[in-house]
Amino acid sequence: MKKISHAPVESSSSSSTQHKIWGEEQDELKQKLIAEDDFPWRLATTATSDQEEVLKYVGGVDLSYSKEDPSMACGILVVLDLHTLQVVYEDFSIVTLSVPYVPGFLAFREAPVLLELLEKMRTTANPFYPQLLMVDGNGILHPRGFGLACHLGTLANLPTIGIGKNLHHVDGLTLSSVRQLLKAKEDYSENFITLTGSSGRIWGVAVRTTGGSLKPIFISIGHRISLDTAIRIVNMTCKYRVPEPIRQADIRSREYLRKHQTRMSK
DNA sequence: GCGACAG
DNA sequence: ATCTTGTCGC
Repeated sequence: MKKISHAPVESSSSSSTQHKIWGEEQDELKQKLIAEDDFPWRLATTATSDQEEVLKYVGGVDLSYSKEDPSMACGILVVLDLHTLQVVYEDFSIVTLSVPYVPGFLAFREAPVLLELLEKMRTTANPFYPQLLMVDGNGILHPRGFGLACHLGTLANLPTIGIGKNLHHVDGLTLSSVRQLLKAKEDYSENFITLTGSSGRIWGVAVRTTGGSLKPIFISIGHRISLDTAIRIVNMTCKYRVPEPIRQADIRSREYLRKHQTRMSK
């Protein structure tokens, strides 16, 4: 029988309705966003002249997904010593996700697992609790200016930096224009460009962190940090294209997921 | 209509 | 995100 819909029937399960609710939640949280340096520590670039708190523990978060079961994932939190770039803490969680991936709403899928890993550290007063978090995903470089890094930062009340490995096309930004600008800057031995949208807003920067890779990464602020500071910290943590906290989170979450699956198949 | 759309 | 080994080069 043909459905005659004069009135919305399944409004609670309509995806457009869900997206609207999610968007409102993002706008709500956005009011708490702090887009400038707001932390108790400093960078240890100058001489260690006092007993001031120095940035030492930098966290990285990521999720890896199973190919055979797309709802199964491994969320991970790693913490690195900024000076040695060695992992000093790691924890992971194998989860079954019910929320789908929708561009622009990544946080609603990934944030809960990651927040739980952070909360576990905080409530046990773990000495390695990160002073800053690097997130595999964007910060304000996002359709509503509130990506996963902002979402996590505001909810965990932590300074966060968003690291995108692909460009989210926003405000007229395109990969070809980014490439063009990066190429032009090569002559001046610059390796990054500011991402200024058609509106004039600055969304972040595109950086070629390694000479070897032509593919840039996209840095945007998450919470309680300025873009300048974010760039400096990313530069301090890059041994390869992707900053080490993100890279380690990526490698290790994939590894734990693989081990988990082989263990289950026996 | 067409292309774009973080992970 | 995921499918995927070796291989070319610094």
